[in-house]
Amino acid sequence: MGRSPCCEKNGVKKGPWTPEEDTILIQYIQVHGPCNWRALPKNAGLQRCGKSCRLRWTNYLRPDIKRGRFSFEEEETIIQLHSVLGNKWSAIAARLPGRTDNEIKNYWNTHIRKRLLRNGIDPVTHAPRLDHLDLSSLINLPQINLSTLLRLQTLLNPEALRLAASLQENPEVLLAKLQEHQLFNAQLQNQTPVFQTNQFENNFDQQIPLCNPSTALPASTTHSNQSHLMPENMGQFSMNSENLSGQTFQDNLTTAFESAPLMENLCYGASYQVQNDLTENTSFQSLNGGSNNSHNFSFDSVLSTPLSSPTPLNSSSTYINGNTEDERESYCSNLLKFEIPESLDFDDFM
DNA sequence: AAACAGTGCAACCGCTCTGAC
DNA sequence: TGTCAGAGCGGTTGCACTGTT
Repeated sequence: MGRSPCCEKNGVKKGPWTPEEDTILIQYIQVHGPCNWRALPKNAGLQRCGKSCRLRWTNYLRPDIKRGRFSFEEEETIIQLHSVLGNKWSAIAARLPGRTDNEIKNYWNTHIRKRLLRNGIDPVTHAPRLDHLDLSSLINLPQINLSTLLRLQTLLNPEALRLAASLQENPEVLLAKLQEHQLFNAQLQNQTPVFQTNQFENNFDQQIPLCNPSTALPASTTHSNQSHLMPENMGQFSMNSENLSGQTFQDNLTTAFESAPLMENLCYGASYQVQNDLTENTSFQSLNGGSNNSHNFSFDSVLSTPLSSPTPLNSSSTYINGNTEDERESYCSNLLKFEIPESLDFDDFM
């Protein structure tokens, strides 16, 4: 037969623990230690099952339990650990002294998860959710043709992916840029030869190893220890002839956007230099021709700037460890929002 | 002021996994 | 190898509290 239940159901009290029960449990454990939970209720004179006693002790009565709301540092730690460990609440709790797995799980489900969702971050993958940036509809727009899309593929650079993800907040900017760029493209086509497929492929394969996170970034691109956050499925992007099919590209692009790990981790001082030399040695030369136009922008400032109140590009975000939910919400909302600095030239990415 | 809805959290349930015996 | 206890997990429930109408 199956295993016996952890306790007899009859005569076992359920529901909130009374102070008297807590006292009995604490006193018993102080004498005998937290062991043999099944026998504990009987020996201690509690009308509870062993599992209930264990949970009550581990989640509430343990002397090293830290009560009270989570600090910002704890919240930050939870988010970061969750991005690595997933729902391993006990593993997360092991790195947060005084916090229990149940407490962290509850806090995640009632606060952090909702906050991430509100800010367009998938709480499971920690990637931005671009649901409301419907790329398929964008791609189907009559003013965007395949030529434009092929140029868009330069966005498959991980840095550019992040940039593109940020456009979820401001898709009309992308559209305007695409339209603007298409006009330029029409002029350009009269001056530059059309790429052969293999030439196109070789140039990408050899000079823009965009798809492999470990090689995607040129030496001139600083990437403050965030490369491990790249999604594995970015590796799906290889510039072969199949990708020249609009539909395939559309699928890949959508996948890339959905999987781009624009994690909140990027907010913590990750400073990015996206330089034109990423593309200047390729067949897709920077359209403005500037090879030294290094755009230094900090995601710290970019991500922390509310859309409603643009701030200077390099304004640093300061966080005041607010005690109120509003303050924390305010910070985290800003933390998870993205803004394209006005000075950021899209042409460098297209 | 009362009714109602929303929220947060402690606690529980059912299940799986692991290690000891 | 099978059984058992402990631990861990995801999901859920119940209740108190708070905000809104």
